[in-house]
Amino acid sequence: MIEIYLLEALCALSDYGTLSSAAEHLHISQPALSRSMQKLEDLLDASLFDRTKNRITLNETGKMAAAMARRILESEEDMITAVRNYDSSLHTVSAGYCTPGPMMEMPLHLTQLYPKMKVSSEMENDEALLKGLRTGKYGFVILSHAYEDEDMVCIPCGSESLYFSLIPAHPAALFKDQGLTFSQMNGETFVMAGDIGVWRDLTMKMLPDSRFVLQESLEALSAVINASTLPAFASDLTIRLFRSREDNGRIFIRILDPEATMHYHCVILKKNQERYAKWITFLEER
Amino acid sequence: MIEIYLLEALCALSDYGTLSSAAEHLHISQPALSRSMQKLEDLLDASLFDRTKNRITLNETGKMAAAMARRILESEEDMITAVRNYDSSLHTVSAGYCTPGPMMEMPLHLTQLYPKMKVSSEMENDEALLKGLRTGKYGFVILSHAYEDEDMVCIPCGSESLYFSLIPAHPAALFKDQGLTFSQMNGETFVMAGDIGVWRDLTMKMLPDSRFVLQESLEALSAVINASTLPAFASDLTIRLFRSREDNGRIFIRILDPEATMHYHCVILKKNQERYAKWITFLEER
DNA sequence: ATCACTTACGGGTGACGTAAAAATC
DNA sequence: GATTTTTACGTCACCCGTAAGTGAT
Repeated sequence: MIEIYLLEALCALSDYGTLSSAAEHLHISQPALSRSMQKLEDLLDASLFDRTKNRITLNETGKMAAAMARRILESEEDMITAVRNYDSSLHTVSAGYCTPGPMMEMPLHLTQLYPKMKVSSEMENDEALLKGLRTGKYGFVILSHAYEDEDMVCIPCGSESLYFSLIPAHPAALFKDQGLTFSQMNGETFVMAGDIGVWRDLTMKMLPDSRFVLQESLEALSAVINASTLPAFASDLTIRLFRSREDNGRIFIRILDPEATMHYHCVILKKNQERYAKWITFLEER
Repeated sequence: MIEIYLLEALCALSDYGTLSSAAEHLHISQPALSRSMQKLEDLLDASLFDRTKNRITLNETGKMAAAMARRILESEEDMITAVRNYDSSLHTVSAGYCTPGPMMEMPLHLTQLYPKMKVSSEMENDEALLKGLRTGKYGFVILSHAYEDEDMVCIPCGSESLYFSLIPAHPAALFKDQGLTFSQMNGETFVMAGDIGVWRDLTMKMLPDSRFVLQESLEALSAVINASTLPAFASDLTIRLFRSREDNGRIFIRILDPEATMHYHCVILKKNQERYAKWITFLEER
């Protein structure tokens, strides 16, 4: 059989046009590549190139071979990632999240439910989450909406409601018991975490005239917020998880718009239902 | 990337169950295969096997990997044959035939139309002919019936009519001018060539009570026929091509059944129409 | 003169086979 | 004791890089 490195070399030549350039990109010497192409022709027992003394170009056969070689290389890449994902899925519960809230809360339960497995968490956009779910990168994903598909199960798994976090001196702090709407705060400048998943789109849309001071590090965020007088955000989830640490003077005012409540859904491939039975039960019972 | 020989080794192990047996079939030593499997696991960074001290079996990951590896190997096989076929199609006019008649006649014209190309001819059954046409093994095929397909063109290219070849003393020789039907000769024993393509099915069907003495070598056939008193077969085509050689006493009597006339069709992939333009014109004009 | 490809030559990686050990049946 | 796998070790194939040669721009 013909080894993969020869197919890679052929594809590189097809991509870069000359032996020298292709060899450079392959990190091998140019004579080595020249020999590889000769060897490939020899093994295939076919002429793949039009050769002049100082130029080599793919002929029709060569173009076809390169196209087929590329598909083979892609198949192998796919195989490698599939095998790696599958293997790691046996040792780790890997989840993808659309927001930080569930990503902070759920791993606590997962480590209890699956004490021998590693737990890995990642935040990504919808598209990447669903792709990762299909390729086996994620065991399940948490979306901010229901997702119906014949290969998947979709389980509602709680909600998260956004709050404004204000210093008591802020005028809007008077609304503590009534709640506020986005429009009432539109135009204010907020301190905000850099990576808050789909919350980002929501706040941008509902507070079109506001400015947002982004803080990349979640660890530093609460310190930054406490050191500032600017309004910020919290949620019932973060308030519950971090109350003791954050509760130094700020007041939390519920946002009344229905958009401010995110309804999470856990999506799992049906073929993995068995494996996550405990988790599914946990979500359904709580 | 992971080289092909490792995937082949994995598939062999999957096929034969033990390292020893797989190594034997791969024509390598068993320790070599053991090392290859360790290397594969290392490269994939995944566990593929359940190992006991003297037994190695594929685990779930390994089974999946083997299945995907097998598909990759098939892809590469496909690529190799496709490239070889394509390359040889540039140097040879390769045709597949359903009967010997056109296979004897057409190469004469092909060598004249394509003086610089090799001409290769093969007789096969319908299924193999169409498969070979699609995979590029054949540039065109000659079928005994029309074949309509969106990827192909189908050109009628003459007919061939079967004759009985009899010694003058045979009672049926009286029908020289009228012709005979299959049923009139049913039950006779015939001398026949071993490989006559679809004629075989036809004669078996139309002469269900006859016996056939098969002669494998076409070269020896006419000698055998002439040395025998048994009836045999000829066709307008073979009579025309070999009249001088065969015409020693035997008389040829046309078979009247419509089934005894084969209407040939030349089938070519549309994408190859250009390449066989001369041939197509030739067939249409004669 | 520079660039691009091929041929020639020597070197090192790594895949192989043989041998031996360990463990199971 | 026979079979199967793994480890150890020496060998050889083969792929690589450097250097040199040829022809084209």
